[in-house]
Amino acid sequence: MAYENPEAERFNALVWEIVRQVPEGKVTTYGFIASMIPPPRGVAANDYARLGPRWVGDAMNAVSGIDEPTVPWHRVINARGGISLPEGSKAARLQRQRLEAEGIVFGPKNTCDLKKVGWEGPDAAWLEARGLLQPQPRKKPDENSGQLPLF
DNA sequence: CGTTTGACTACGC
DNA sequence: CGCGTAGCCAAAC
Repeated sequence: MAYENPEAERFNALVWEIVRQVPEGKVTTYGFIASMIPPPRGVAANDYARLGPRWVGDAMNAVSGIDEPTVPWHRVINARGGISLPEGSKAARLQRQRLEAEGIVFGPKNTCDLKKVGWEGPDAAWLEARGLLQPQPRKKPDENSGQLPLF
């Protein structure tokens, strides 16, 4: 939809390929996926940080009519751990139904715990073979503990 | 042809 | 910690 330019096709293809790697019972976020794809030519890194996730959402939307059976689109949710489809919509109910069928638990705010069910990403070799980047944690590292927070 | 809107996020209050 | 806002690109009105 949005982002119609010569690189759109490639971008969408990368998104779909990454989403295909998400295992059953795990979820990932739009921003997390975007962080693995290098910014297209002419897009500044700081702009891409905000544009990328939106484009990933657009790519998910495009799945509906193209590659629906092979792309587990339902495992892609927003950064808060919730479903981004219009609440009450048919698609939103389907997504939640599929996730719960895989064991994903939604709390009182209709969100799930990304620390628990968040996907850690493909291994380095898989990414490198496709010219992709290491997924970048959204939050800044905890300087005291020195641990990698992921989400 | 100007406006509105969207499967987003970061940031400020 | 919850809620509103800005920023950005295209497609749909």
